[in-house]
Amino acid sequence: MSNTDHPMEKLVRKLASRNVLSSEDQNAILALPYVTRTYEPNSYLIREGELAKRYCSFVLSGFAYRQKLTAQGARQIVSLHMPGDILDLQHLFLKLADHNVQALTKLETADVDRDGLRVLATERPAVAQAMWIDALVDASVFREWVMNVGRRNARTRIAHLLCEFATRMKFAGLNNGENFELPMTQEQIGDATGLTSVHVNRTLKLLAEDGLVYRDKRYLSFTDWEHMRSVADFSSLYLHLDQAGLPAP
Amino acid sequence: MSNTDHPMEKLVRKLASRNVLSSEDQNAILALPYVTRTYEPNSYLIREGELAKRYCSFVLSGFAYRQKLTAQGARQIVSLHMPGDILDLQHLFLKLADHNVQALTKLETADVDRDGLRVLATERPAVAQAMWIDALVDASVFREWVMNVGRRNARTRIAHLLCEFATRMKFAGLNNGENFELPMTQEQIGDATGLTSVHVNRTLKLLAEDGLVYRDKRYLSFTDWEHMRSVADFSSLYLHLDQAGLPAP
DNA sequence: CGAAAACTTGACCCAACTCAACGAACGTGG
DNA sequence: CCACGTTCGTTGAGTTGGGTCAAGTTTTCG
Repeated sequence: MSNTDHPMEKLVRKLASRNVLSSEDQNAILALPYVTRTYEPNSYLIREGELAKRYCSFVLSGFAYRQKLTAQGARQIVSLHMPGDILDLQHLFLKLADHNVQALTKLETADVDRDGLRVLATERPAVAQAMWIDALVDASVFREWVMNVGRRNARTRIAHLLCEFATRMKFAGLNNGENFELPMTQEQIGDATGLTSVHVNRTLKLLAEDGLVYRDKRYLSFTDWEHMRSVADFSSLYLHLDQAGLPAP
Repeated sequence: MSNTDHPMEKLVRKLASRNVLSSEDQNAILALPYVTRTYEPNSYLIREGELAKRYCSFVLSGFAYRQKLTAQGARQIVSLHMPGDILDLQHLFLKLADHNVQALTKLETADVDRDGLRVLATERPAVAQAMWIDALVDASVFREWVMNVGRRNARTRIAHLLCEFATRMKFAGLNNGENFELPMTQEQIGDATGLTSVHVNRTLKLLAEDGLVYRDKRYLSFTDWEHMRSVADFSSLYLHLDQAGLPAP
């Protein structure tokens, strides 16, 4: 995936991975007006309780995350997002935002008018279905995360987070699936897994000592994917990566 | 909500609570063919890994839950469902089921053909939007559950589960919001909150000793809703209950 | 280069888990 | 409708995974 692509070509590729699209469908997406925006690390794209945005953001470069806060101020990251992800489909038809969306790194988005997307959805059922599927896959990831923080120990939880990230990055064409930078502080990894940064530190150290990952700063390499997968209790089924590929049921 | 209603009238009411529907929209829903099915407690409606069903189930009576299992066999309940809930919108466009759906009590559903629903969605954008919103609200609940199991202690977690259940039951017209039966074993409450049944037992006892709830078998009464809400860190924002009511943004 | 942020490690603690025993409630068949 | 097996709920005793607190050390970045 080259960086010189037209932003909407990337969006076409994303939606085409969710549902088969005709060339008319694809052209309709390419014709969508958009503006690009950039965000600094930690800046907010959406705040809980606000009216949902009038536009829908598509990630061109950088990383973002969804997050909620308890009354006592504890933070729970509920999902991670990377180039090629659509951020606001979760709020496309909702009036108030129920969570926060924050830039993890420097972030570049292409923002498409929400009403324009809604019209497109009405006129092009296949595109609507692709967007709908994308939102359903997000929901599937949320369910997996409920299980991850609810029923797995620290070692498995963190390993699972790493496997999910690596798998999604590979699918998005952003790495080879085994060597990658995880652009998160250990505190953020803790916020994503329901742990403290201290325990994340100790657990990452153990994973490295056990020879499952090689670590250098935030760069990670899996030494044995299958072993890692097994420690992480990871199966990519919930990511629905082959959604558009399978024959219709 | 009377029990003598036509099942599709209940579905109309549900969808109309998600988006404003014209009388033509409503009539189109009423005209949907369906069959009713009943399930015994603990029976499976959907199994992880299976092809998604060709129909979409709408709960007429009884309760159900979504659930995932870790490789070690630990169960995590990821959502609860009650009369008026639509169960399969999460899989409407997905090819493989990524989680299990099980009857909690004796359950009665009205099953609508999935392709019929898809056609309806194509022809009636307002209905499509209502269904889409319903799926988005489910996703919002998943996010809240990630935070619940990830960042709250046992007392708050369980109180939050009770508040959510009471609020949704009240909104569905099934109780007054403060006195209700929670048709779950303590083990199931544990599976929903990421705790063991022993600790659920102790924590429920503490909530009762502190005068927050009165308990008799599985019947619960809140003695002070506002106090309970505060202990539970509960805000109904994430349930998007007023979605159809608010003025358009 | 200096300050702030992120990472690391040790010592100690506690919320929740495990194991185990028993009592209460339920449902099922005779 | 009662006996009885099974599931569910309750409680105690002891354990532990992960948290807390605190003090460095390293990295990042202006």
